[in-house]
Amino acid sequence: MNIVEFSKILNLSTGTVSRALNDRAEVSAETRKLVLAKAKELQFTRNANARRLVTGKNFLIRIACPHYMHVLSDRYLVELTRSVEDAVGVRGYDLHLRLSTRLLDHALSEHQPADGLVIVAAPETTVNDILILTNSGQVPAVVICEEQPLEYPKASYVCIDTVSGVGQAIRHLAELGHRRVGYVGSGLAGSPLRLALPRLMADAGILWDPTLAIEAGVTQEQGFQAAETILRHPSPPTAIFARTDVLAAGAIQAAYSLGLAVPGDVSIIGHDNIEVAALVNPPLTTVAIDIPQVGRAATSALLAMIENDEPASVQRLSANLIVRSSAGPARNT
Amino acid sequence: MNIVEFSKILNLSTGTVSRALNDRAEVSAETRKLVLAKAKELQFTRNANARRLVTGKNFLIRIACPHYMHVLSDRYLVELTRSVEDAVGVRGYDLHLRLSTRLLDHALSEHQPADGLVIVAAPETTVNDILILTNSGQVPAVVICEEQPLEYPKASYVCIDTVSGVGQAIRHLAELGHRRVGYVGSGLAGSPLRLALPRLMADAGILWDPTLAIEAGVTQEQGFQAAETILRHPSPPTAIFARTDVLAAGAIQAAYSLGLAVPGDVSIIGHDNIEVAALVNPPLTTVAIDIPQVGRAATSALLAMIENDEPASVQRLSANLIVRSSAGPARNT
DNA sequence: CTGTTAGCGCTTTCAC
DNA sequence: GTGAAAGCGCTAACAG
Repeated sequence: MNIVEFSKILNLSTGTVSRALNDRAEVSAETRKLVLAKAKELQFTRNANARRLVTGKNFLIRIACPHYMHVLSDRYLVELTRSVEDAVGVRGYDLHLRLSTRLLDHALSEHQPADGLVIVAAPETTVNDILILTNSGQVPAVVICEEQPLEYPKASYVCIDTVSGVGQAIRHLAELGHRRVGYVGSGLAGSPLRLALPRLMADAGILWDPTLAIEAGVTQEQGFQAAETILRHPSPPTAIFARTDVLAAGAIQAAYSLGLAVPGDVSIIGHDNIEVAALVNPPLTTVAIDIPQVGRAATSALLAMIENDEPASVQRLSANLIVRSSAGPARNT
Repeated sequence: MNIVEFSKILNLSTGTVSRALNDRAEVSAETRKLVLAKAKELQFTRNANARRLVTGKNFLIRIACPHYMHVLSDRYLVELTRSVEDAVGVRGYDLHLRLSTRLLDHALSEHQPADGLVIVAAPETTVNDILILTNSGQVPAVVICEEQPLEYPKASYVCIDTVSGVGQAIRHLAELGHRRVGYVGSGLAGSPLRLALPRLMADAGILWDPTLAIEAGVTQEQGFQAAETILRHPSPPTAIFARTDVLAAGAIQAAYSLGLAVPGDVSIIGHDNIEVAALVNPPLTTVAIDIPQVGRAATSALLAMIENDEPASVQRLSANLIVRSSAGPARNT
């Protein structure tokens, strides 16, 4: 059934019905009620393509992840997608996930254009990638990234403030009485977080000892070896902060292999809250992003640009500490 | 620019241009070449919504995962989505991932309808869910499921044959000389795989001892305890097959805690090939699905139904053994 | 092989 | 507040 047949049943013109369905002010309250009731009763839904054609709107948001394999984790991506889907859904938009890395192919093809774009950036995502995805800035975009916006001011940003999240972890350790804390990094010596670490520790009253910090890598095995080295230090720390949960899992094994109890002898805190974090023994205290919050923030920024022509904005969201049981009071020395 | 302006530039009618763009036979080879070249040069792309309106096609496949939280893992979902996206992309379709569990809301709303549906079923997905998703069978669908098709013959199925994958694992153990093999299950005593296990072992010349089989659950801790019990059996097995990699990881820890080497004293094989499978120490030999293959199979079945009106089909895809290093030769007894 | 034209189903002026 | 009618950009008959 299309809108003209439906209008005939109601003895109304298509114009009036259309206005009622679009919740326009010019239509009388009772007509609107009638139309809505009948539409539900007869299960009448408008043809989406005709609406899109005539309005020039697509009612479609795309979430693109050009380097999805380097994004925190699949869980992150799936949960983020789901939260954005829910958030845009209540505003009448569909959400279309695009994983493909063949950016250019798609940008030039005749796929359905989107009204807005959520770009999940990885460390290697560049301004050029954004330019391609947005068709040179034609489509409003919000970029989800770590720490700092990229050099592309036309987009909105939701920045994940890992520094302050890690600050919470460091303070948590300080409150538990730790004064010497080791660090197992993921190999990014120049990252903002890595740079901020000495200050974070100092602010919490913890000694920053560079010989207690190792840039390990990404695997559990690398975490194991780095932690082993740190724990064999002549003056070992009572706690270790690891840049990722995988590294933290390796660090826990290293402690065990040296006959140390966790958290009895050494406390360990991870980062990311990946699925295994809760499966590890003991369950990992870790720093995590509130993913649904990120999704909501991105959605509201994007829809503000699309529907209200608001300018690009920058939001900062903090990661937060999730306390489980891998960190406890410092052992007395 | 729209097709009439574009046609004027070429001094052709919109009809001819449209035919050329749609790769119709009635247009001359050189005209087609000219049109295509000019379109690329001027970056002309047709309005997708107008095409959709007039053709009645949506050029859209939806992949729905009504119980996504109970599906094997996020990696599975993301990789599957990506492989389907690539496969339908070359045929001119967009792919729309729908995670939302609010099935009915969406089915009745005015979101863009899809030409076909890929349904990723979880154990709790019912025929009724499929009915809702397909709008009572209005839209062609392919269901990806374990072992057996559901009682809904209008859909095509891609069934993951875990039984034969596990058969490979059992045979692998047999070839390594194992004659007594324990089993750590995930709590589904009546599953097809569980039912087939005694036969699988017998066929491989391995003794099936029910006292060596425990339905553990889903956590690593449960895997630990089940494996501990099995390994303390008065006549312990030389190998253990665990229903999931998480259970297998627990089993490895149990072996270590009893002072047993893996695979020196006991071999362990998992199932699923989740990310941590390769991170575990030793890296886990496991039974895995070739996800891109599943995606391609689902896509070809679906597009055959949509474009060639082919009847619903049922495909079975086997899981396969991935040999790493957690299984080795049986210890001599 | 190419041109002409009537819609696809909806929204939105413009009258009333 | 409602009705009539003109398109949105494209495809697919139908002529030629």
